[in-house]
Amino acid sequence: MGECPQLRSKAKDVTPLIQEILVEVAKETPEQWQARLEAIAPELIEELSVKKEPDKGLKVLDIEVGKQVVMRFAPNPNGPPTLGSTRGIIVNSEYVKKYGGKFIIRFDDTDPQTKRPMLEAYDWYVDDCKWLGAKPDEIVIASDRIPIYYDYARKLIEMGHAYVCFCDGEDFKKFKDAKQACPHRDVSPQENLKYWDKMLSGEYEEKTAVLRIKTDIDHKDPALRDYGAFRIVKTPHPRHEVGDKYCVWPLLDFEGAIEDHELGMTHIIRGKDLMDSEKRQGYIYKYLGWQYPKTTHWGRVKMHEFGKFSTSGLRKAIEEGEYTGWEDPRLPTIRAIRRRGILPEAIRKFMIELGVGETDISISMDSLYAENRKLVDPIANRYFFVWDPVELEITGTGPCTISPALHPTEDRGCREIEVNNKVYLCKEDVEKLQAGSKLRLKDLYNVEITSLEPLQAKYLGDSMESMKKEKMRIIHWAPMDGVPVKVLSPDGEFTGIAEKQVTSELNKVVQFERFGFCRIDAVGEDVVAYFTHK
RNA sequence: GCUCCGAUAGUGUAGCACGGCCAAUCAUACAGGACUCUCACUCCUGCGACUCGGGUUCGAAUCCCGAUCGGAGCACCA
Repeated sequence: MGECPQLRSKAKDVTPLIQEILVEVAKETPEQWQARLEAIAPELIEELSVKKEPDKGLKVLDIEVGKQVVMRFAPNPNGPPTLGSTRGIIVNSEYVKKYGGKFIIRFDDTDPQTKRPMLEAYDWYVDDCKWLGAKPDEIVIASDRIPIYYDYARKLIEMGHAYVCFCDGEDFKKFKDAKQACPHRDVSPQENLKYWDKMLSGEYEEKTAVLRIKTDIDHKDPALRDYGAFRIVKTPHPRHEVGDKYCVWPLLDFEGAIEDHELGMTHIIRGKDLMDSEKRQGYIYKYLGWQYPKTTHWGRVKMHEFGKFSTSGLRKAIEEGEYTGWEDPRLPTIRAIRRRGILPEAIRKFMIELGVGETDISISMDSLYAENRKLVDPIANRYFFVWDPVELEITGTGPCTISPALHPTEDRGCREIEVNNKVYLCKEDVEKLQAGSKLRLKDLYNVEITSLEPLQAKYLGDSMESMKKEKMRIIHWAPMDGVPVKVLSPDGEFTGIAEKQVTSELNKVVQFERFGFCRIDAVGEDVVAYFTHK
């Protein structure tokens, strides 16, 4: 019926026929159905066994033929990029890659005061973009382009679409809520130009004047009534190239509106919180005769593991010493994630898998870890690391050297461990032992515990068979010549002893058996490792 | 208060523009099993969802109305 719409009018006639047939079919067994189906339509059976594979990845973009796709990621560099930023970086850049367009990073750093840019963050953003495989084709800094915004402001004033408003914030809100024009709205363009020039020359104090874009003052949505485009800020900008050059700064809706057009943006993908921006900026586009880029929005993202975090909140916590810095493994900054050994490809996949739904979501790092684990597992060498170490003395055997494989399935060679008559065990494992417990020290030999205080055991032989037969627990251990290791993880610090060969794994991700993956971050007096994930 | 979005398994996600092929996809989590000298990896199996109520229709996850819940905007923040 889907294929032949003209049959739809007969739908009612079909129902009783189907009923009849169903009664017939119900009399037979599933085996008979199978046989019958094979006889009349074998291709349907095949179809049943074929798994449906819906196309993965991002939805297709609505593109105009013959037009190069231009997209952007537009952060305010008032803190380091976080996992949240990666969504903007990856989704936008991925589309650009897919359609062979241009990817721009634009720093919306037009607030020298409340969201004051952080100088180091500019480089961090660019650097992290590159690391994520999203090297920007162009870098734009809004604070370098203030004169452009001034030009358009002047143009809009001349056209009578913008005015300098001297209302106090609260007064204006009253007018706005009552759908009433404030006294400054109907001043002539000539007069407004005079006021605008005075604003620019610094004659007015902060908060005494603001340039507004005229929209519909009686629009049913209060969010769209005459919004601010420029305000006076006398705090110098942190960038020395800019400093105190300007005392009039554009607000986001204005700056973004102008730039998206100036830079030739074809598509914008951004947070749902900026949905109204499109409507507000639409007025500017209408006045200037521009075409608004195509927009897509995504909902709010919360991460189970990190809860609410704001740049300013984090900065405060770092200053107070709660965190060691922006790279503290407990933080969701890209710098921290990198340091922990999460690979960019894992983040890309994770973000693309998320898609761009408008639903607000609350996700867990588990999926990201699972993605990363698959990438890291084949390339991570295995080592023993014993946390909360307890010494075990072993009698009944002499010194030996063993050479376990660096990887259980990949051919990555071996490491060497020397054992005399003592090894370290995890306190956690020791607590489960009793005198008489038999266990397998992985890759070494079998022992039987003879005493708990002090912890002693006797050698029971190397046999794998007897270990299997007696169902001994296999635990890992560390040699006495191991190196002290400090593991920094989101759940706190672990200290212990690892095989000394880990010192050759600087900057690499290894797996500490029965503990998890870690990135070896520093090799000095002791080894510092960042916990990646289980 | 006004306005605008959204709602599919524990968590994400596909399907919704154009209603039948949906007994609803995939991933992850969880449970069981196989493999393994790691609690890792891999492989099998299982688990589990269309927010609710009306309407349109022969037929609704899909269209319409309402309710509920969640989020956002109404800044001289981005």
